[in-house]
Amino acid sequence: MEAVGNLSRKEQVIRSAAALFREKGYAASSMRDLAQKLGIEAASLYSHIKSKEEILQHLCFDMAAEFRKSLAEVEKKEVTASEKLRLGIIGHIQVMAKDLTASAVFMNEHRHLSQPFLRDFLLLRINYINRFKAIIEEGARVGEFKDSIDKKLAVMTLFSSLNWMPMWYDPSSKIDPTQLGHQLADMLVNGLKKV
Amino acid sequence: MEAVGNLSRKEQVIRSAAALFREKGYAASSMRDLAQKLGIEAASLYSHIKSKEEILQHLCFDMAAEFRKSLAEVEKKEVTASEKLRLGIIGHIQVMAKDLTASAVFMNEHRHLSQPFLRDFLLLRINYINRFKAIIEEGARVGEFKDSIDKKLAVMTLFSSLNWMPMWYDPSSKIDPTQLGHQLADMLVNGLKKV
DNA sequence: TAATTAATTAAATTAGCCTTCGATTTCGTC
DNA sequence: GACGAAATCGAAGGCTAATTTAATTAATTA
Repeated sequence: MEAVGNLSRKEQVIRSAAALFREKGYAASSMRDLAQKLGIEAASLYSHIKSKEEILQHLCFDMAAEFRKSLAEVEKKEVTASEKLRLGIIGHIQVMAKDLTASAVFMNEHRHLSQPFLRDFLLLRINYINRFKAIIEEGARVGEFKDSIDKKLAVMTLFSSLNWMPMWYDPSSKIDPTQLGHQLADMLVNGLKKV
Repeated sequence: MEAVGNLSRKEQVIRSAAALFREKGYAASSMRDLAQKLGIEAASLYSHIKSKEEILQHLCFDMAAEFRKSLAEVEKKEVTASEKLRLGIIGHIQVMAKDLTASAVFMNEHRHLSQPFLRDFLLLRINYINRFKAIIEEGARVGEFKDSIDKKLAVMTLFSSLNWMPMWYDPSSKIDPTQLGHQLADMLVNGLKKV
């Protein structure tokens, strides 16, 4: 079987694992559970992946790459800080919406990465967060955003809101991911209160 | 040794477990790890607690009770919806700030409860969320809040922001929990944008 | 068809898990 | 100092975990 088929089976393993990890958590998910989902024996998994953790690494770092790509696109644009923040939020939501399962694992299970992967992952994350923080700080400097709100609190509140989306968003609902991104951006930037 | 001493030792076990569960997750935390933290053998733990899960039950349901108590106080007050929401947010933050470790476990590890505890826990949570949702809906009805934002999205964004606080808040920082609650309420109700 | 490669498996390895049990130590009180 | 209760321990039971190995089956290619 050629490389494509190999990848395809490996992808199946990783996608099934994502669903399992999301449901039960990484540590509580066994390779037997995973094998059963695919209708094979646990030992067979090791023809496709090197270890349980390799699966987690794939899920975490592939998502991280998507987020970075999305943010880099936004940073290129020459728009106001408010608009940049809006676009960043919408991009983040769209990346997550493309794979809600992997997003949930990315967010909740990355801590089970071993070193040095965990360190690398956290460095990527802090970099990503800081680039959003820079947008907020820029907005505050030019007077678009309030200066009264602590910047760390602002960016952490933002990420909390974004990152929990996979926990409650129903992709079959009336509101599509782009609308969701718009509404989220509206709520976080303009608030709940009527003007 | 009298009951007080017994409780005290049990509390030690539960508090150590909370720190462990927070750090490594429930499933990845072993009773040996926990015993080692306390300087005893794993078998000795069972003089104080019935099982590993009993510890998790304590942590989850004790926190849940605190949240309910706080919200019930707020609901009694006769104030505008905005104000009620503000008070609810501040109360929620204050309850979490009293025990950030237990809060983190409450939020991230409750899914490892077995039945029927998991079901009971989720019922408590959905009830709590719905009572906040009712405040937001009331605010929208009387024209204090925008009607354009989806109510489920609003309340979930709110809870995401609140519930992730234990992940990043540094209790030794300049900003104290009450200030934090005020700023969070301000950001969520009024938004980031300068008026 | 024969040769090669991929996919799967059963069995074994090694290690860890939670929990129980009986015996022992610690400790406050008489 | 002796007694009884609480706390702790060592050892073991019973299970489940991830992974490796060697053998087998299926699929592809030449």
